[in-house]
Amino acid sequence: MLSKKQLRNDVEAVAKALQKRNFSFDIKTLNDLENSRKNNQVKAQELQNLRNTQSKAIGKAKAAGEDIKPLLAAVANLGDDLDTAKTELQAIQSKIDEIALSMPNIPHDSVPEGDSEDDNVEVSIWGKPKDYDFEVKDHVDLGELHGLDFETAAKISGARFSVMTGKIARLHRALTQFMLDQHSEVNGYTEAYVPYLVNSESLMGTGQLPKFEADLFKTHLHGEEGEAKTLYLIPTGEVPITNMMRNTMVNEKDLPLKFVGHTPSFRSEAGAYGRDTRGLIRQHQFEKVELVQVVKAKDSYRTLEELTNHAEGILQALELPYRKVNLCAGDLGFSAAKTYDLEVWLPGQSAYREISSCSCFEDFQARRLQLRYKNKDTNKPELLHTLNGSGLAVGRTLVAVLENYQQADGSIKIPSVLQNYMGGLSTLTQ
RNA sequence: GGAGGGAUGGCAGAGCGGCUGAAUGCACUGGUCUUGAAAACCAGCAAGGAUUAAUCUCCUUCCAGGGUUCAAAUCCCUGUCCCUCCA
Repeated sequence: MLSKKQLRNDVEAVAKALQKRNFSFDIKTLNDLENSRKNNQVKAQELQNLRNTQSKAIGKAKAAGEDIKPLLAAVANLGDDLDTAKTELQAIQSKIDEIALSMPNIPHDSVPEGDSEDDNVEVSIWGKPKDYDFEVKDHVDLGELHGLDFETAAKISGARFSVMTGKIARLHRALTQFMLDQHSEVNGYTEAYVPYLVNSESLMGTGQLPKFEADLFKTHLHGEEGEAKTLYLIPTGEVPITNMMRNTMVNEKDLPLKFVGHTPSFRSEAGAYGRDTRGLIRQHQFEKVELVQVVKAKDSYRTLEELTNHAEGILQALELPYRKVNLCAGDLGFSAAKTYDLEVWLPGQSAYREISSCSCFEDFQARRLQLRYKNKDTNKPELLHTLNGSGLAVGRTLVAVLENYQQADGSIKIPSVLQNYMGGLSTLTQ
């Protein structure tokens, strides 16, 4: 959420900044609401003040043993007037809140202009796609040879699910373990195990709600429809991990906070019909190792580079060619101020595909989360900045390993950093 | 499944329907003292919002949501979470 102060004092600038990401809103409506909010709030507060003073006077008179009847009569209608004023004010406030909550974050200056992923800007390239002296297969054909099974998954659950059996399941797990170890032991993150079902407040905190409910899987306890009994399957580990810090005043000496967690992610993929229907690329359920950092405002963009490097480190250790792109404003996620995508080379598609998304949210999430620390210099609480990134999406990493490490006979060489996690195995054979 | 107890500032922890935005301790900040530090002593110190050039002033907030009352941290109801006991 953007700051209300900013919306109040600087709507024009906000509107202009959001235009960069093709988001527009009605400035006049907001200004009108803002004006009536102001009038109503002043009115309501005056009435409250009146009531407070009168009530105190009654208390004093009573203590002094005076007759309070005339005083009581004087406040007789106050309650109703106050209720009316309050109700009006609340109605206006919630309209303003609704608008404010639906507004995306303002893109950072370094975010390129553009409407779609075609306008993303390549920042760097690492590694070189291999030349294969045979016809390469994609991960679905390769996976089939090694125990990746979409038909059985379809029987159990439906489309966009997968089953893995045998060594390929272990390879999938090996990737997860390697990533967790790397981030917790080398990069200094604290490992976190978190719930996979979360309440609506948490999704509000990271920005998935109220706007993107359609993307989520929703559960009702005992079939109840009541809001309090609703839990959602997490669309990313970002949600529970970041929300660990919701409503907290962090000790300055504990900053930066760095967490890594391995969770499944569940996405309805509403609106993605027909896209990436083949294979593991776009699933309702997939594993991800997620990095989250909470830092002081002045550190956040330096941290974005660092966190992205941590994700890149996994790709480099696995010797997978990739490129790093700076997302253009039109392709930026709702809560992000700036995002780097890492795209891994997939020989089966002859294309770079997203495997990690690393974002800086500035104080956009922190404001909703009420995540702050006390600044010693000013002695005032200040919002912190949040960042996260996949380090990496495990399913897609498996895809990349299968396709990049394939051999003519369909066997898969195991990247050397994973061999220990595979009981010393160096090749996946049928 | 049943019966109780609890949730208060960064933390711990008092709190009588009006004098309580809240005692006290810790932490923190400033000062005195000291070569310096520690200790001791003195002072300050919740958040959010309205208004203001700023000060001032005002409003809201004691888990959440309702209710009673002229007036609620305090009384009543519902919910959430924590704890204890019984089965």
